[in-house]
Amino acid sequence: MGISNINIAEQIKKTGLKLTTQRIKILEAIYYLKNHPYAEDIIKHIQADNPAISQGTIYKTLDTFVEKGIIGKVETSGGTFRYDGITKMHHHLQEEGNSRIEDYFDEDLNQLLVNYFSSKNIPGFKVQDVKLHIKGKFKT
Amino acid sequence: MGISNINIAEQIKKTGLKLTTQRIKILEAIYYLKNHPYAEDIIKHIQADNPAISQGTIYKTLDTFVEKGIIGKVETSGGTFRYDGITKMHHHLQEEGNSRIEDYFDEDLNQLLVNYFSSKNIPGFKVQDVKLHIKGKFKT
DNA sequence: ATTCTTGCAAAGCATTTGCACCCTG
DNA sequence: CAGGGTGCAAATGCTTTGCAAGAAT
Repeated sequence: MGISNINIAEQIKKTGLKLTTQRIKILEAIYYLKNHPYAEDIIKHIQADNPAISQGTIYKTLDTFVEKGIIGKVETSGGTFRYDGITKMHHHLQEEGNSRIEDYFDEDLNQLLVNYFSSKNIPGFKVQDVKLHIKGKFKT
Repeated sequence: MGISNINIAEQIKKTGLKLTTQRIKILEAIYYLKNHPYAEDIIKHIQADNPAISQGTIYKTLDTFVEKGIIGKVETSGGTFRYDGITKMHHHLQEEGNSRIEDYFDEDLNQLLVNYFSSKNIPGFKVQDVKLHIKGKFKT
């Protein structure tokens, strides 16, 4: 479990959105399918138990959630999207020619970046957030 | 100008690909349209002068060039691709809700990253390349 | 000559849209 | 009961594909 239903309902409510069964199921699915699910994964997972929840609704809702900032949209090199229930600062490990993506949490690195960009001034640009795409090889 | 035709021809040849008019025009277009063009921009630019060069060929060629590493493919949050004639290490500045992308070159930052990841060991992963997506606001 | 490329047009596929109906607050 | 949310199915739009004809080495 880890994340209770009450928590999910509250997450949705605090955005000002109406609380619907569909939205609850969708957010549950994202938390359940931890590993950066594709829209397709989310749709399948939900429709297995709730065939009446439509694809269109799921896409719309994912967009809405991303807009409200309660989930993240991960850019892929394949042109399809993946979603991400994690909001706290993290980076992504990726291997070329492989769909695997792992989250990478590193407080030292975050600190280093924050320090660097607080002293470094990029002319004409105000930095708000930094995310690393770390490419390499998985050893496992 | 900046990049001569001879240079372009050589870039293509050194990949082992056959040198065709289409490939030259396509690579020229990417260098000409500096600012991370979409496939669509490249197609329009080429077809203005060379209506006979087909869309399909342009897509195929872009893929080929990316595979050979002479151009880069930029991930966007919109699901479409953008291309990038620059191969040397650089990062991207992006603004939310805005299609603008600027390249960001910063040798100090590169050095910092190289240092950091040469001493930091990520369990189960071997780092090869790091790219920053820096989000914020353009002041201009 | 042989192999790689191209053009064309159709297909593919993830995502979006329009609209009537329905439910939440 | 008012306005937002949903389902359906069709449409959109970027990208890919198959194949016959053409060009490069």
